[in-house]
Amino acid sequence: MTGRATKLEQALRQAGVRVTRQRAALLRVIAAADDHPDAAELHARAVTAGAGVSLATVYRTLTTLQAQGVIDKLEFQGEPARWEAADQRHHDHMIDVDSGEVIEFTNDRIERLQAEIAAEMGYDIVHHRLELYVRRR
Amino acid sequence: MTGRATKLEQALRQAGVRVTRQRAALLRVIAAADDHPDAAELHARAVTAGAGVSLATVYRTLTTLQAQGVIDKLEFQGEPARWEAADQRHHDHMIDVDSGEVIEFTNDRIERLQAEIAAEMGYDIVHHRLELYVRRR
DNA sequence: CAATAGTTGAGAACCAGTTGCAACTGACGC
DNA sequence: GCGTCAGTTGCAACTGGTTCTCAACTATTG
Repeated sequence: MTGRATKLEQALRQAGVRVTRQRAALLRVIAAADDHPDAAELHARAVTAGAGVSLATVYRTLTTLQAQGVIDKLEFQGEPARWEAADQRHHDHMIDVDSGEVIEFTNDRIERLQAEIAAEMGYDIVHHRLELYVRRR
Repeated sequence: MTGRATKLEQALRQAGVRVTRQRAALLRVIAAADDHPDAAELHARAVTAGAGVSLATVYRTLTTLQAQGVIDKLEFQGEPARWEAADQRHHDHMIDVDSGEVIEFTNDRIERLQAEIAAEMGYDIVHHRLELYVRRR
């Protein structure tokens, strides 16, 4: 765990991003999260974990980490933005409208179709967003 | 033009929605728009067209019309919500990241795939959102 | 260890959108 | 046509999430 964290921190340093106490704490919180917390939740977890961090810094750090490609920002309908570690491979999201639960999934055929559609119209895809708002059968 | 508008207004009235001067004006502005304006823009257009409407009423009316299924709300990344008339059949959106232009498209295969994926995991799709952020080749 | 450019905390500001309330007005019935 | 009254409006105050300002601090490099 320390190994991985240090590696990532090293990479950030090399990219010119200072690894402050606050940022290290947030990196740990994000690595430990297996859900999709918003900024307020990440702040609460960091504080609970004993790190003195302000909410403003949480927002700034999330923006910084996103710019570094370390985390992804998820903006579902109406809710505050949520965040997830970016170390996995690309996936889309299903949101259970009753429970609010977020389920990740991948489907290569959909990915290919999207690229085809864009190509047909003379475009390249920069990124995309696919969200299925679903209800359990 | 008056024919169509009156028809829609009649339907709204029957649904218990009062067709006030402000709402009629917004319906006209929305029907005339071939782009995807946000609330502030719709307000500006209504005012320019000579209708006295407040921004608060624009927001309230948009919510009402959405509830009636007359218009759809589009929430792209970070920007304020945009709106479009709902009288066409379902479609998704491509957003040109350079120009901000919004292009509509439909693809039945993608629709089917989405339903399949949800079904495989034991869910039914309530609604979905697919946005391709693209760049011209 | 000193220098310094990047980072932080606190609170104010911001922005899109919502709401409370008193004044108003469509739609229905007569 | 006209009164009735629940639904609607405008304004200004408010909200919630997020960003900014600025003085004090601190991680990094030489």
